[in-house]
Amino acid sequence: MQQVVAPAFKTCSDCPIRHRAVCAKCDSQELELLEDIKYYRSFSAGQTVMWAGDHMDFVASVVSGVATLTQTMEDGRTQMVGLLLPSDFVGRPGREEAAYTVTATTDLVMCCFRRKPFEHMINTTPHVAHRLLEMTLDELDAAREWMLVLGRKTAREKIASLLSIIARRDALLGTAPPGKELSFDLALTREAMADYLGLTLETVSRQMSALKRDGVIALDGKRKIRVPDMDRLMTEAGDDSDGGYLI
Amino acid sequence: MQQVVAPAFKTCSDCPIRHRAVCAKCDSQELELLEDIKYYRSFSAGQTVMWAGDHMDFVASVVSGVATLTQTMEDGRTQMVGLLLPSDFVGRPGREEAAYTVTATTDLVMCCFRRKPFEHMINTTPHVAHRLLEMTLDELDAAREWMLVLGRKTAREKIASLLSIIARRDALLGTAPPGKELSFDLALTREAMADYLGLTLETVSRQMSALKRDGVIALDGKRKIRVPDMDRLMTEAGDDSDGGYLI
DNA sequence: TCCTCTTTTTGATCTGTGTCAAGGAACGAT
DNA sequence: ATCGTTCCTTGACACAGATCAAAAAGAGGA
Repeated sequence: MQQVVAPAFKTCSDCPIRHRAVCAKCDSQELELLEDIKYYRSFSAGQTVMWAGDHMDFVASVVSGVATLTQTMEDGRTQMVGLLLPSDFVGRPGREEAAYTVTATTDLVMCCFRRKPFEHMINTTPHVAHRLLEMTLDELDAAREWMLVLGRKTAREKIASLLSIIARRDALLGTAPPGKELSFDLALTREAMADYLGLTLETVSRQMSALKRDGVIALDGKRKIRVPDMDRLMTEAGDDSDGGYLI
Repeated sequence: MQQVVAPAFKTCSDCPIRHRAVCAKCDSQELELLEDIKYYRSFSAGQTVMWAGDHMDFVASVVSGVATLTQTMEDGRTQMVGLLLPSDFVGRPGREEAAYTVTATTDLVMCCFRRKPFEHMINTTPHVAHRLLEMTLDELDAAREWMLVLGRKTAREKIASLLSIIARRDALLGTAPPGKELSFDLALTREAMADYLGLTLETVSRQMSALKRDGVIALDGKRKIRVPDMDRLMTEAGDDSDGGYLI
């Protein structure tokens, strides 16, 4: 158990995209390569960015806002498989069709790169390919941590895990003020939280109330969360690690 | 729903490693690079290849046998986060410490590459880095499919999902004879299956019995599985996709 | 072959989370 | 303000899967 750590990754100073390799503003050489293939798209809260199976002629990076990657079964059961926060990357070289449905849960701005030239670039610029590999490996670690949450944690631990992931991530990105007491905006509905954690929205609501009653969190309105003691929250999450792999 | 498909990936003819980039026997140029940094290690069933946190000076590819990647909480709750079948890759460039515990569930042979020269190679050989990215993206897709299983499927569907993953994988690798009727060796104990699916071993046993009683599978001994109708199994798994993302 | 150890199966009971249902709070539109 | 809509909370009850327990089935080894 330890304090929220300093960013371990390279942050770009004037844009919110974490990895310089896919950020057009950071490196002059890459700037030239990327400047003419990128463009911005905005979405409003609740809007679907793309449906699973859609043709997708770009890859993208989240500039601001929150989006979710979800998978849905024929009978409607839904599982979130990715949570896209600012600096996260979506899409993959070599895939024309989106594998997951992407939904904006807040107003969202994405920086898109046309796929063909992007693929050409990663094939010719080892540096960029290497960054992309690093990012993908980080995502894989996050997915595996998430599997432990889904498979073995109780409802209460699941909620605490999700809150501590978002809290830590916000702290890293500087969205939340530093210090022992953390405050952040939970940009997810109860239903989205349920889809993240493999629960029902009623169970999410009950456990949020329980954590509030027990003083682990405080709610300002519905979505604004205050965490008086981050260590306490992480203990509730059943998390002995420092969460280094969770983005 | 569709028949078991032909391999979509490039298979190396004279070695079991799927991706040529990490196979020393397939490409003369890479042969020279890899031949002097690789060595083989064998493990017997039940042996732990490495513990989470161990120093790891190699990356490796499974030649034969089955291994598992597991994560364990302080109180002993265990979740499998990766299933390593022949041709799968383990380890990542840039990480000195193993993030997960690797256990051989059968006799196991791994082809190891010393990490430092391997890292050097992926930094200087774009082709290899590109392959590694592809493999990692496939693993990420598999992890996300798995998240749907863990979060939203019933015990019966979970079992059917696991069986159909292994059946399809065996069919692809040619371990199992082709055709509508599939037969394969389930190289996992009930406990390992439970750790994969976020269940208890008793529930796994009960659902295996139920699937057998209902004629979805037949058991020759404890571990040998026969699947009379693969489509039926996939329906039981609640799986509408062709499973293309599951390795 | 018998014995021991591990793995698997099956039974009885308990419990955490899902399901169904109703009401409350927040927020924008008229 | 008042309505309508969406999101959230709380309650009562049901049930899938966990837990506890014991017996059965294999798999070596002497």
